[in-house]
Amino acid sequence: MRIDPKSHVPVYLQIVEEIRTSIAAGVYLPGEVVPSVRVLALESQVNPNTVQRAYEELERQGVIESRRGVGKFVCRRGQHSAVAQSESAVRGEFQRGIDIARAADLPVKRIRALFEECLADSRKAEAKS
Amino acid sequence: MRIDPKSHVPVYLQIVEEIRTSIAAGVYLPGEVVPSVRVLALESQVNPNTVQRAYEELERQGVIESRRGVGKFVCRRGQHSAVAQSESAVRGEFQRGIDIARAADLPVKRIRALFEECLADSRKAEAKS
Amino acid sequence: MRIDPKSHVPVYLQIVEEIRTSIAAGVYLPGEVVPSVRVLALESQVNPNTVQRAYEELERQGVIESRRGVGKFVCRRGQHSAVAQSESAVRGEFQRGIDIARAADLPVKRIRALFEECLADSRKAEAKS
Amino acid sequence: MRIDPKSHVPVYLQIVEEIRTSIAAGVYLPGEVVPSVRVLALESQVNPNTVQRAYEELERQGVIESRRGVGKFVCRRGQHSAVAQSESAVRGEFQRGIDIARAADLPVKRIRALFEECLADSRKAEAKS
DNA sequence: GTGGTCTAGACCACT
DNA sequence: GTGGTCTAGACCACT
Repeated sequence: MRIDPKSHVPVYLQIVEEIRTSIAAGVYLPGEVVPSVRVLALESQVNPNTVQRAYEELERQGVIESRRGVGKFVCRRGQHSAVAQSESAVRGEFQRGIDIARAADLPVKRIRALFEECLADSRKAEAKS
Repeated sequence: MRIDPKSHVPVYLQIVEEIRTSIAAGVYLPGEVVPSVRVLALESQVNPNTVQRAYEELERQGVIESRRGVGKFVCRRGQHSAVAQSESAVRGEFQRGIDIARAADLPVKRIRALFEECLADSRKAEAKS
Repeated sequence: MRIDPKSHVPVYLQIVEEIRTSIAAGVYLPGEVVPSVRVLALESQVNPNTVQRAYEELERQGVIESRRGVGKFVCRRGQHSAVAQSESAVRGEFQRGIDIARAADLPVKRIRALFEECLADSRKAEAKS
Repeated sequence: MRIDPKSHVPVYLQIVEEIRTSIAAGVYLPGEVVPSVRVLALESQVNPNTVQRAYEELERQGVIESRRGVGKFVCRRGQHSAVAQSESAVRGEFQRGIDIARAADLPVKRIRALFEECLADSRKAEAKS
């Protein structure tokens, strides 16, 4: 759980993203339970209210569902929803980057170069860990 | 000037981005004056204080400089700074998108495909206008 | 907190100086919380926005950092930064004084005498209190 | 005439200081005429109104006097007043520096060292020019 | 008219 | 309660 408290994105949305991508990646499979609010709050050094709010959002998105007194579970089609929504989030970021680049009049070649640099950095970082 | 009041990104930072990309694109050249605080506030339907704050940030970034009672001007090396900072902003967006994608375990091929789709969409949109 | 509303120096910069010298002097140690925006505003009879602006400047200077909903804290190396920046502020004042003195053609001996007088006054004032 | 448009000190007061130190240094002797508002405005790249305001202040201080249709002249005791006021301005700067230093808990030894460094810098700069 | 600073008061995100 | 952002409106210094 990597939360950036200085980001403009509200913390609860950062948590939504984190959990959603975990589900998309198959860390939590359909029918399985996700970490409790308390546990996740401790792990990510965040107030339980904030985690609660994140889980409400994921429920609204149809990714998880809540069983009172038991816990929260990944929906049957939860992984599909999560993948779809992650892709849509990824698109959003790329689109924003491209918009800035085009407004600044960067040539397409340069935009692609910047993207490939980022991708290479990310793969190097992964290889290390 | 397109300001999205619903964005998580503060309005003043959206203005920073807008002006910075304009300078990067050569709309305002080094030594030239940028729109006055009051004019920009009227144009973008935003409070003058918010515009002022955006301009303070651009001054801190070394893109513009201010002459009291006269106006604000693009610094000699202002366009270079603006381009550099735009590229760094673009990188930031791409990195964030790639991070989400990798956390969701999307294959590199799929990540590139998503990027190329976004790029193609953006070029189509431009061709239209 | 002594704020002089008649000074040419903006109030928010006077606050920056006050807090910075307190941190330099070890009143607030690294990792400790500094007074909240509202509390400081009440204490110094100043609008909260003005205090906020001062704290933003200190954050930019790497002296304090902010945790949303929690408070503002002295950075690990915050005391060092504060001392360095205080010394630089002191130099600035001395330089300005010396510049005026030399432009008015005061002999070096006289400049030193003026400085020692000020220093002696300051020590006397301290001894009293 | 060195005017710093970014200083917190109003430009007209910077001009007052400049002219006063010139008179203190004997550049303009008692009975002699000082540069006209127009000339000084051109030389220092400043609006004539601002220069006018500076001269009014110097007149109020008893350093110069105005003869309508002729010009502005250094008063009989103008040089003495100028020296006295320059010394007082110098003291003010030194005092402010010392105050910051003492509030930041710098040892007296360090304060003196900072002063001597500034003095040495100033003498080097003069030697060069 | 142009920039710089400040106040008063509001609303949001987070604890 | 704590920080972050924004609006509305004011006054000052300077052109």
